[in-house]
Amino acid sequence: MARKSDDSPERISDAEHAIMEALWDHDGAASAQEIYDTVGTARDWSLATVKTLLSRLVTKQAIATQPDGRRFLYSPVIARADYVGGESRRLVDKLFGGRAASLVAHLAESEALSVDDLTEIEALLKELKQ
Amino acid sequence: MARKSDDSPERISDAEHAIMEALWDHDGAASAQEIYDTVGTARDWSLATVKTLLSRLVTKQAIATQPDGRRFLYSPVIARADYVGGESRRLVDKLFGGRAASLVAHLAESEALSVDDLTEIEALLKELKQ
DNA sequence: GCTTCATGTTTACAAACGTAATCGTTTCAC
DNA sequence: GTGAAACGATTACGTTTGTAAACATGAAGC
Repeated sequence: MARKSDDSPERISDAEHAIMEALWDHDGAASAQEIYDTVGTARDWSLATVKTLLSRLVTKQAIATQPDGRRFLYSPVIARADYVGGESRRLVDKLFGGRAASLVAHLAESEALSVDDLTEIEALLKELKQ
Repeated sequence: MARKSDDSPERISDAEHAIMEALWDHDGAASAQEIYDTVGTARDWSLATVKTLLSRLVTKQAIATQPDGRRFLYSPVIARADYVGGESRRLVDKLFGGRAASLVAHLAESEALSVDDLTEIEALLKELKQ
């Protein structure tokens, strides 16, 4: 049976990402209006803009729609953890030759990590290795 | 005395970033041809494309030119460490609410880090904290 | 001196993005 | 049943990006 072109996980733009965050945040499917009420007003976008972004996300298959009366409810298709993982990997590949440890080293050296952070991470690592 | 618009550190695109990497890699200033010889051929870009990207980077003030006979030599204005730091911060802000430790936690939990990585990071942290 | 090659500059053009206005249709309040 | 409101769909339009071709100019060989 032939694979049906569901390949490349289309890239999500910054503006689109803001919409995704709202959807991930929202418990269950949300209407365009609801999304507008949170992200739209916060970022000072018009309702029309929010709708455009939702459409593009549907096209990119990042979110799905389910009819609700004469409107749609939107919900994320991809999990936030997956998205975050993908983006993190992209960065690591692009800037650190794929070595995540290099990223951590950089964050630490550039004092992007506080002493508290370091302690927290140490504890985390210990737990993960145990 | 009025500040003279050297503000926002213009965003560098993916293609432009490849050029930057070549420049950072290159010891000292490089000519367009030299950049083409490395990145261009590797990414299968025409010399014209490389020149366009170099021009855009000059406009964005990410690189500087110095005349060398009837041509230019290009060199990075921004240090790689700064760029890397900025991009890393952007990601952390966008996806982890600004908490770098969360990024590390995510990498660890999503097994983006091998046991060796974990060990390496642990050693690194110990050193940084001491 | 004329041709050719190297090099920067200008122009091109499609796709993606940010940001929306307009259109067509349905529904709800009168 | 008529007009306004709510929605999704379509169209719009400027900017950025990827990818380059065309152009202008100066140097170098013959």
